[in-house]
Amino acid sequence: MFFGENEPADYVYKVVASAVRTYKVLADGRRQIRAFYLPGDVFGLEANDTHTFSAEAIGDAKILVVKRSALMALATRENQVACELWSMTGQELRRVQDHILVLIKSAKERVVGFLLEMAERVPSGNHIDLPMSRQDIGDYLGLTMETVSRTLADLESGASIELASARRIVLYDRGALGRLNG
Amino acid sequence: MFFGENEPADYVYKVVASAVRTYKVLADGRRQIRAFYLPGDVFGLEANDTHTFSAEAIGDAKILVVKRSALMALATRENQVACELWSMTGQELRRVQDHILVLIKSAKERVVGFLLEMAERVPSGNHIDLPMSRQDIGDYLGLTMETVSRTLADLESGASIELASARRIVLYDRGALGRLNG
DNA sequence: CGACGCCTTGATAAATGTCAAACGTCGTGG
DNA sequence: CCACGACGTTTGACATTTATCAAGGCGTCG
Repeated sequence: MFFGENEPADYVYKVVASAVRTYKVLADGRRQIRAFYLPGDVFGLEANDTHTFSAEAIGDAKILVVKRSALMALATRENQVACELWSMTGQELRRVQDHILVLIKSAKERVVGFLLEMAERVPSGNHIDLPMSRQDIGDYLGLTMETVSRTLADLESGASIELASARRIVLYDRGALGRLNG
Repeated sequence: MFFGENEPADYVYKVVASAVRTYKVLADGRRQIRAFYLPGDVFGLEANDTHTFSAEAIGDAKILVVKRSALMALATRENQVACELWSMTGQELRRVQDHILVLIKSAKERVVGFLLEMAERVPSGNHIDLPMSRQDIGDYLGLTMETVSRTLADLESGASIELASARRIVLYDRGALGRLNG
């Protein structure tokens, strides 16, 4: 675990290997996963002084760490850097907005949207190796693990994907998936 | 209507009176309302060059307009301004993250969360005057208008709120509402 | 007064969640 | 090397939640 909700944001992180999830846990134990960060992604950058989410590794991740204060000092001297930071937060904002868009859709659309998002972020031919569990996917999409599993099975029976193994998914028909995505 | 999705972000806006909604419309006609902006709120500020949402007035709104290029020019000269803009985008990010948190909850929790959010943003004693329709609320919460209406009726029968009129809601028991909020 | 828009209410259907059991896979220890 | 156990996943039966479709009510404004 890298940091917890409401802790001071002293560092900024970059994923080198494996993956990281950021999340919140509600009072009754439900967990909402806000984002998955894959190799190359930056996380933990806050415009304000505290983290709004907890972050932890999925598997044994390799991470680069930068002191936030160093970045801030640089930003107050070089406005180029300040604008860059602003732009990164803007990108994060877009990601979250896209995530919201997913959450108002049906279970099938959510799962399809998730697959397409992952496929786009990890371009490795036409298959995806998921680093996260079904429970993680469910908490990300606002669905139960069971619904995720059933929906994947359903997509497989529609010949759009193949579940080579639980964590490896082959995308056969992106056109069909795109149409299912609403 | 102030601007549409994917249009160039040439201006930044501030609500003076009434309210504004930003939204996206999906291919099949479903509408997702991303935010309501109330008097005092700023909207339309983008870190990048295009808007990601459409924006339109609810009722006849009064709005202040600022050229974005002027802001950007200021930001490249005064890093204080750049940091301020970054911070505003950060606040926006938090708002959207809170919105996500609402969307994974049950209908009752969503509506309660919405009421508490509105009550916090428009502090006017213990009642709220909603500028938006039930349909708007539904599109904001990812529910149908009917479910919103039913849930409000349900809350009223639980004596937590009173529907003085369709658009005026009196909050009787914020403690109970807070508990319902999860 | 009447028409129109918005809101509420009801009956029913569809989607998703819950609980429980079976299945697979992988790593460990005999 | 095989058996076992732990854990993640899948599948099934059923309950619950929410959407859909349709009708009726209420308030406002011409």
